[in-house]
Amino acid sequence: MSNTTIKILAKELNLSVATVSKALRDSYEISNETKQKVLALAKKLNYVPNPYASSLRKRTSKTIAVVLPEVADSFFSLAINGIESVAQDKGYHVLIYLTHESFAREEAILSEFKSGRVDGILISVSAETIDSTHIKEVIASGKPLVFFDRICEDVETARIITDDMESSYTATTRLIEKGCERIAYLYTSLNLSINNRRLEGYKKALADQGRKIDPASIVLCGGNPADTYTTIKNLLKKKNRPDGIIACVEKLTTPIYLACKELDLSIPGDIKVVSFTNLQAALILSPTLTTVTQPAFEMGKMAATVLFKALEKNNYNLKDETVVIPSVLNIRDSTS
Amino acid sequence: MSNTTIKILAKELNLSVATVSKALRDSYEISNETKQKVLALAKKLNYVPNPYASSLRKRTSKTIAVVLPEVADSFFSLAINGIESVAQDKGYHVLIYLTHESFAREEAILSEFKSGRVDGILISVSAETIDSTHIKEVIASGKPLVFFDRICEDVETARIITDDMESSYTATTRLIEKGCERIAYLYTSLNLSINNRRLEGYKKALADQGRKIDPASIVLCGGNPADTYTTIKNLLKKKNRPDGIIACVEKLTTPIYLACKELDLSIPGDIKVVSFTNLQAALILSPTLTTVTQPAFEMGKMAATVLFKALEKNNYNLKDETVVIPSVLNIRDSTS
DNA sequence: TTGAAAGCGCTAACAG
DNA sequence: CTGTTAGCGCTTTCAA
Repeated sequence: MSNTTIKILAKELNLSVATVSKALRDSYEISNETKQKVLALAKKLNYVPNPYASSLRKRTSKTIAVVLPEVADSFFSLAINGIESVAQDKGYHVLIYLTHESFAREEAILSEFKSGRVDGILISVSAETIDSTHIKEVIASGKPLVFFDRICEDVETARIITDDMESSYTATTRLIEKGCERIAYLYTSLNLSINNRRLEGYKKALADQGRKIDPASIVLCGGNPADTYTTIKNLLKKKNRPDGIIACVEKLTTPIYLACKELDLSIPGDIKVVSFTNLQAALILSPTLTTVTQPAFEMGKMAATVLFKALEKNNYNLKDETVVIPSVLNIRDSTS
Repeated sequence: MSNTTIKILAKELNLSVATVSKALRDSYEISNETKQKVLALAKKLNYVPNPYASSLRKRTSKTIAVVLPEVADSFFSLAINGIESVAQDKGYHVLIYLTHESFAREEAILSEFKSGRVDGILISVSAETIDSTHIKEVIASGKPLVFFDRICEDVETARIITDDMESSYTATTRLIEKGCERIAYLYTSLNLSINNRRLEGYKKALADQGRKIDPASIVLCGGNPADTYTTIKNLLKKKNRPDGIIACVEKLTTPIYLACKELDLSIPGDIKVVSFTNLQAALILSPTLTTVTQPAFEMGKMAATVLFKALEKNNYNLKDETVVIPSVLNIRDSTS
């Protein structure tokens, strides 16, 4: 019940704690014979080192923090897998924190990182995050931090992102080519740089095709799921309803399909749809859904990899590291 | 850069570290005046306590571990949300570990918990987990552990589960009532108690309706996604193909729909489908999918709640705590 | 109301 | 090759 410590091993073997400690870490200073004895007893007594004692002493925790808005989105689920795969590989532990898109929570969470709890941070900021001093403070306290997906543009540190602007541009262009005249852009928040970049891509595609941009086509679908649904339905009920939709967030997909069904609008006949999502189910929707698929797993993996570079090399400079991993447009029937 | 410590505060204020420590924790022993001074300076110098120092001293870490097979499944994503919501509430930190369904990994992960890294463990075991000594050892080392969803039947500790048997029974019965003659049960592993219980429910429903159970109808869809798809397609190509399917795992949904499409089998005309899944997209599949939806968020939340009861009350007895939260059968068009 | 001292379990000089 | 010593930053008696 009470855990074995180095001290106990030392006493049992008539050795000093220093010797035992070194033996356990296979130090060259220790004779093979003693190493054997120590290891044997350690095994027998089920010795497991106390990580916090060694953290305290070595001033490194072998753990990283992952801060996410939420996890009920295929993007973040996949990203966690990517992150965890490299952390496990490196023998690191992963603390997970959800902000639920709340700035206050994000601040509270980050402020704890100035202590020694974690060696580094991976973060995708909340939709409310306008100010970034909490992030700058953590960085100033000496902790490496890397952004993935949702970044703060005014913080100079590594960013692992995807080509939001370009993929949105491509998606919009596709709709135009397919004959859409009134393309709506649905979003949930404009605080996020990624949403803005997607919006930019949308606008640029329209401009490049000589279309003019109708502000009424750029619609905010905020609030709870019911509100979102209502907003979409109202949009589609309008006389001048859109004949094309870009949904810049995964969770808009279901309400869009439902609203079309309810209003008896056929996809892609009456209206064509593209969605930013990683859901595998896109393949079996009816019609199958054209998606912009983000490299979620790869982004998570890359973010962790870059963070570990900073953790492993002293004074590794994260400031100018920006990695862009392209998204892919999967063309399916919803835009035929 | 170098972090403020209690020692620094003490020196600055000409107080002892003991006094500062107490002041910071608002001890009744300390005068209001000094408290004010300490707090003010702490704020000014951006003092953040080192959690590991206090963990070491207090022999409690204020962190729990969550061990999951994977996170790319709507069930686990939602469960994490539930867990995290109560952990955050209680001021606890959450370490996340993925076993990727590997027993060896699960063993390695659990073995670390015998140290002081975490105060308690929440686990959903891997599909490979037959032996449970690694779990018993952790419990024997004095750490409270609670299972959720995927349990080990031979380990006596709290379990948060759903009514797998009953919901499977109901789903199967539904298919029978709808006229299915040959109902296939698709699974991915029989090591898991939950899959077994679902299978039981299936068998019992058949038996209760006077049907006999055809072993060839109980089919393993293991391996990689491509294999799974092939297995399903082959099943549906058989002369005596099933006219009803129970998919006991979320990830089987997509290949089933795809195979039906490929083989030009109509759902529900030629074949009716029920799937165990929490995907919201079930609503917009075509046809909409009848699902057994597990109370994922609630299960995570309950698991954490029960764990915290054990953490807060000494000698709280987890042995006999079993909570069953019912799943719900959402009847939709795939079984019309 | 404050402080001195001991120690949580481990590591890292430095001696021997 | 092994041991002594000193502490990482914090909490907790116990004494003042």
